[in-house]
Formats: sequence, C-alpha cells, structure tokens
Amino acid sequence: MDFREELIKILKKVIKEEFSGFIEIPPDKNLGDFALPCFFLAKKLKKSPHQIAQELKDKIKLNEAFEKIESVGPYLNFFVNKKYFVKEVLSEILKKKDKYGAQKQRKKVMVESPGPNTNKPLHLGHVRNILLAKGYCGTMRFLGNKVTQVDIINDRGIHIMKSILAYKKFGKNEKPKIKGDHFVGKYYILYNKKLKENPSLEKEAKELLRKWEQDDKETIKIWKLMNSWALKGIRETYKKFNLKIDKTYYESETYQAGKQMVFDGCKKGLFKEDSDGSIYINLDKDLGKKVLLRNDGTSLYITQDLYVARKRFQEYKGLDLCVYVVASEQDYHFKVLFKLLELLKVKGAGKCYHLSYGLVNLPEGKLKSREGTTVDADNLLDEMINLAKRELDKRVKLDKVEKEKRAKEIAISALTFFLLKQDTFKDILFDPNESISFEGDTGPYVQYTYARASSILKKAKLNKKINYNLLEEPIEYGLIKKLSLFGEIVLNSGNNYNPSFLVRYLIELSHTFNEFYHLCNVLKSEKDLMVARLAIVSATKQVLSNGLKILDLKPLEEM
RNA sequence: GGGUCUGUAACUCAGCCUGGAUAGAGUGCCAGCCUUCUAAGCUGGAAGUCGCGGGUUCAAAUCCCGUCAGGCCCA
Repeated sequence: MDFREELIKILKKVIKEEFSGFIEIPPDKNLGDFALPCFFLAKKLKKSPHQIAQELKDKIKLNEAFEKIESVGPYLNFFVNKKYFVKEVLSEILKKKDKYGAQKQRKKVMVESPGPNTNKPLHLGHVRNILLAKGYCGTMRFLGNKVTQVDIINDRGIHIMKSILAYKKFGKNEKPKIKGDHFVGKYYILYNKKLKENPSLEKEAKELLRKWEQDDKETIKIWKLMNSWALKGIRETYKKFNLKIDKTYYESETYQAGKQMVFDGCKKGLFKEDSDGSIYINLDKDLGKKVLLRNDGTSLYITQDLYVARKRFQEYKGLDLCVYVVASEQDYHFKVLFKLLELLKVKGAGKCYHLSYGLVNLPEGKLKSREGTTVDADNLLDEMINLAKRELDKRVKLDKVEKEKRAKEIAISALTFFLLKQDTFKDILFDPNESISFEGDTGPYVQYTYARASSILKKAKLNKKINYNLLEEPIEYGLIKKLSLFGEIVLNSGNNYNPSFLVRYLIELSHTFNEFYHLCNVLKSEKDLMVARLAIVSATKQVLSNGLKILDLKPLEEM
C-alpha cells in the first residue's frame, strides 16, 4: 500500500485546492510520518495557517491506514497506523525477496564505459568510471531494462604514437616482463621525460602518426604489437574489477568515418566552409563555433562520434537510450555532439545522455598520466586487498582461499562506496592516507552490517507464523520505515543517473539497523517477539543484499 | 575573454531541483559501552557569519541578481 496516496485520497475530501505537492516528511519522527504545512491556504481563506490546521484537523476522517492527526502550529501532522504499516512492509519484502523494489521498465539501454587509452594503464579516474557504470547498469537492470555495456578503445592518435616512439628509440626491442599496459605506460612517461631534453621528439611523433595514417607497414606492425600488450593488461584489470563488456568498438576502425555525415550537413546548409577550407558550424551563444572537419580533410573526435552514435542506433534495433559514462572534462563535447545529432536528424537523436562524473584529484592536484603522478588502478586494488587481509587477520583465522575472497570483496566494496557515495558530477579528493578506510560510512560498514544480520539468522530460524503486532519499539518502526523506501530510492537512482542515492541509502539503512541491533536483542527476546524481530533482520538482510547486488558487490555472510 | 560546475563544522560530504518546524552525516577530537546476537559496532559531547552583498517571500542554505574564490572546457 502507498500511504502517501492514501493520505491524498483522504485529504481530497476536505481540501479543494491542489495540495499534494505540499505534503512532506516531518524533520523529526516524533512529529509523525507525513505533514501538511497550511501556509498555502492562508491567503485564500484569510485565516492564519495555525487556525486552518486546527480546523482541518477536526474535519478530516481517517481510515485504517492512519491512526492519528495532530496540529502543531501551522502544520498538520499525520501518523500512519504502525501495526498495519509494519505488517504490510515486512510481509512484502519477505514475499518478494530479491525482486523487492524491482520494476518492469522494459527499455533497451546501451552504456558506454570506460573507454581506455592504449598508451597507459588504468588509473583511479577509470575506476570511478567502471564502478559508476556498474552501479548505473545494475540499477537499470533491476528496474527491468535490458542493458548492453559497450566499450570504446582509444587506440589511435598522437598520444599512442608517443609511447610507440619512445619504445622504438629506447626500448631495444625489450619484451614486457611486467603487465603489458604498465609496460607501455612506462614508455609514455619516458617520452614526456625525454621531450624536455629534446623538443624535436614532438615532430617525430607527428611524423609517426602521419606514417600510421598512411598505413606504413612497419609502423602498423609495432602499433599492433604494443596495443596488444596494453589491451591484454587492461583486460586483466577489467577482470579484477569483475567488469564484463558486451561489445567493443575501436577508434582506429571508426576515426575516418563520419565525414560523409559532415558533407551531408553541408548540402543541407547546416554546416559551412571557412575561408581556410575547414568545415564548421555556428551553434548558439553558449556552444559557439565548432569545427567539424580540418582543412586538410582529417576528422576530429566529434566527427567520428557522430558516426559511432548513428551506427549504434542502426545496429541495435529499438534502442531507447544510449548513455556515455565519460568524465566532466567532456561536458562541452557531448553538448555539441547531441546538438549535432539533433540538427542532422540522426536516428537516436534525443536518446543520448552524457553521464558526466567529476574528476578524481590528489591533494597535490590533478592526476597526470604523462608525469606518472596517478593512482594506478592495479596497485590501488592490491593495496586495499592487503589492508583488508590485515584487518581480517586481527579478527579471524581463515584459510588462504577464503581470506583472499573476502579481502577482495571488502576492498572492492570500500572503493565502490568511496567513489559513488558523493554526487556523480562532483570532483573527488583522494587522499591516500585518509580515503582508504573501512570504518564509518564505507562499503565494509555495509558489508559488516549484512554479516551481522546473517549471523543472527544462522542461529535461529524464522518461523512462518509472525505476530507483527509485537513490534512496538520506535527503532523497529524506524527501521521498517527505512526499508519501505528502497524501491523509491532505486527508481530515483536510475531515473537520475545517480547511483549515489542508492549508496547513501544503504549506508543510512545500515546505521538504522545497527541502532536496532544495539537496542533490541533478537535472540534473547521472548519467543514470539524473537520471531517477529527475526522477520525484521531477515527483511533488512534482503534489502541490503538487493542493494549490494545492484552495485555488483557480493554480500558477505561472514566478516 | 566566453561557457559550465563547485563554495555548508577542523577535514570529506548530504540537504538546494520541488523554499517551511531546532541546518544533517562520516572522519578527527573529548567522555562512555565488549563474561551479553560479530566493537569494521553503539551512545553522549564540543564544533557552523550555509563564500560575500542585495532582492523576492509570511518564511531563503534552498529561488533571482550581483560579486569574490576554485575546478573543468572552449577560443
């Protein structure tokens, strides 16, 4: 039952004006479950809000879903029938289990992430991208959509040539003894180091790119070799993060495409030729002038992206939404891209969305791959796994396999919650000394809460005959209220492209459960009460599990 | 120069879209709680000119205008 809708029905009988938008949740639970501030009626009725609240209180007739109304100053506060509510919520969760909170949206969604470059290993920014995309994909699947995850490999361009050039000059045909992406990345850093001594390297890199574009045999050969090393390493990292890609696009295969679309735009009179021979468009005041094809005829990122977008909507019939998970640096790029799709009336126009996320900065500033001042994804995960192992050693004795498994799950939970808990579009400050924490509002805290719930349920069986009427503690009611919000949270999370809603909810739910845990001893309760409380524990465990799985985290039965 | 995002406790952040009842968390700090369902936990406390200045409103952290500072992008 939707208590809010029920309340609206009741109020409609006594209030003629539109009021549903004014209904709110009181700041304090002692003030009830819903509130209606009466200010909006004051002018029309020419009475004080205070007086209106009092008068309305006497007119309203409640049904079984609500137990009382109070007027406090200008507010009307409504209290739901707790016994009724408790039974409704808990029995629904226990019945629907892993479907609790799910929907049937039935849309076809494509999500692009993480789009690595083949000149360097993945860093913390990519980790944010990967985990964010996972959170979003998981949410959308839970809401009943069909999600296809695609990747685009940035395997061409001047930056790729730089690592190749350094390898050619200084690599002495060395074969990688370390992970391939790290090996290639080493040469990218080396290039930038050597560039400071010898600025002519830049010309050489450009020359190499020209050769590559002209299909120079030797250049293509070494490019293929180094890319294969890099990609092998990158895919190992994907595996560590349990990332699965349904389809991969390669920039080297599409970078020339899209030119025809630009020419078509010219024919339609949308685009114009500049005096220097380049093709451009004047967009609105905010977006300004944008070049679409250089005067030497080579295409730009935007050109190929036009093509790729169209291609996707042609290949995937009935695609409803294409989401690009790309850092906020590219905000402008995507605004232009989507605008152009619209102007060209390309299939898929209006169905694309840029899921923009903030950068991850270190206390000393931006991550810079070319200088090697990044937080490497592999090292970070390994470090966190080791930390988790040390914490486990303090508490339990485990065999090697189990310890490895738990430590990895703890580490990934910690990273997921750390990177997703704040608003997606905001920059994150990563302080290695403080950010890697397993206490407070963290993934391990939520996992720990889940393990606690599991532990109780292992020691006592949930009976089928549950007397919900015995649940009378305020904290029990508070916890059940929190549980009842899950579906709405997931829905908002998906609709707003923002997994942080879900992440913060899971933390809050854990807080509430832990309060309950300390205030109400389950196993020592009198028998019928114990059974009723076991129902709460079981329902909490279920909701935490549903939430963690959406984020592609595996709930830990023990910690 | 233009666009865009951000500015809330010592630190990291919610709350702003959709204005309302004493501005919330976590970390850190102080004081408590393990012979009791896992202390990766719980309770209490100290800590805030909501960047600054105007405006709208019965009511502004929230909406509008201006301004300062920072990030990112474009030229």
